[in-house]
Amino acid sequence: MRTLIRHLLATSEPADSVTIQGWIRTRRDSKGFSFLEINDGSCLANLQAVVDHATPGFEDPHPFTTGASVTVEGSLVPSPAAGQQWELRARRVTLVGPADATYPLQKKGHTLEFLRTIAHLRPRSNLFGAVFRVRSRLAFAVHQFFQSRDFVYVHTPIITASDCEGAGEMFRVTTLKGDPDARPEADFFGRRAYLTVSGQLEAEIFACALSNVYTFGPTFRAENSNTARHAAEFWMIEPEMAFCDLAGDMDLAEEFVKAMARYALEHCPEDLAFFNKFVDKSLEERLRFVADRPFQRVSYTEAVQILRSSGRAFEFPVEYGLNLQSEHERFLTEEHFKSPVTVFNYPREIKPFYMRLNDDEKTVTAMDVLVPGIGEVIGGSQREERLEVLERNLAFHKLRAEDYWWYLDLRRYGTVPHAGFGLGFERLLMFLSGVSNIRDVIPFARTPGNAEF
RNA sequence: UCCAGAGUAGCUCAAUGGUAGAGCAGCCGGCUGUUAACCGGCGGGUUAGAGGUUCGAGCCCUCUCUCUGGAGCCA
Repeated sequence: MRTLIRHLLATSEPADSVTIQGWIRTRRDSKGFSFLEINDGSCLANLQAVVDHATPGFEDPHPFTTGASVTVEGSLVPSPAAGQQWELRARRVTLVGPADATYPLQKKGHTLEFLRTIAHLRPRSNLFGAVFRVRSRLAFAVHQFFQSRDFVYVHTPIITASDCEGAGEMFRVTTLKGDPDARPEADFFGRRAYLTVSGQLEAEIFACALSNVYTFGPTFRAENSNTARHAAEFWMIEPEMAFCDLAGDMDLAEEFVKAMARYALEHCPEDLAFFNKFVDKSLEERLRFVADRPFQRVSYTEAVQILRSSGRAFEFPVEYGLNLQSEHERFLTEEHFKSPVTVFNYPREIKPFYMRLNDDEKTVTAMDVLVPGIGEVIGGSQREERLEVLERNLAFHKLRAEDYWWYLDLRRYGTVPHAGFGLGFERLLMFLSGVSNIRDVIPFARTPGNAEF
């Protein structure tokens, strides 16, 4: 029966008879015997198997090349040489699947660009094994965070007829052959349909019934964005809380980011140490900092003042009423505060219709969480719960109220103050791993012109 | 989408407009415990694609494609 390498390496006692199965990372030959470094993906580390050339199944060592899959039976013993605590003394070796000389992964380093072209093999590399183990762990941590706080997990639809914000390019879903706009009523759903850009509006529906809810699922944007931080398909986490204001929303956002940093440090130490060594040498220090220290909070107005009095020459102008640019956000979080920053109360003109209008009638209860190295990871707000104000907001943003009849119904019947935010799971992973390209934290990246795998 | 840079062996990279090369990987051999093992030998090229300038182009020019960095949009 097979034992995962992770468990064998964590053991405290020798074992007389164990079986491992995995892929050969490298083979080193000596006279009469060979060392096989075997990895099964259960952890970053390999298990070294020592195989005598007389071992059954290993009479010819040549097919046991990098990339080949093997089964090794033997005894786990303390290693007499430096470099590893345990090694497997083989009694029987079976070549499960050979890998010939065209196997593209080598034991030496590859560039991330090259590995992206072999997305079907890159999980077998140290870096991507670590990234996707951490991704899995953190997905679990997301659920644990919300479930332990009595949030209800809502599966919002992937196919939707509503354009959440009246902005953002959407992918069309249609079964029509010709022009889908010619007769939308003849289409599969009897109307125009798209892939969702956000589950927020649907999450609000459920928050106005189950109190605290969250979504965690794929989201799609047809924007022609070519950056290291954007993908056409990504996973978004969207909590929504009834009877909650902006302050409570910011509290939850901060608590969430801290909890994720803590979880990674605690549950993925081996993979994080690898990132810290090969990807970002300040990663662990930064995560501990984020986990321990309170985030800074400034209003948009204060942020503009800080930027204007910084004496810094920015490429883009800093002026009340304009959106903060990447360079401005980076200055605030990386240089001025040197800490995650939550910026709140933005001018209503630059934010969507559903955000709650403040008493000054100029700003809305928006908030963005900025973190060093990544920029914006969270965008959220308190939602407008007053029917007549929401109707005015729709008009202000030149949207048709009849398209949002069900959304307005939430305000007609038992409306409550409520708030929530959206967080890109991949951006969170970039922050927690130090990996700087979103294409490298998602198994199969969907970006403009790229859907090979 | 805009600006800048890049594309040479399976991989990482060299090569004043003048004979395309190295390391690693692979193959063959050596080595009694290796750790990105080491030592010796061998094979490996439509220089991203198309066109142009030139006696001669990997190198200069034009277009296309791809990638990278930055920007916009955002999560």
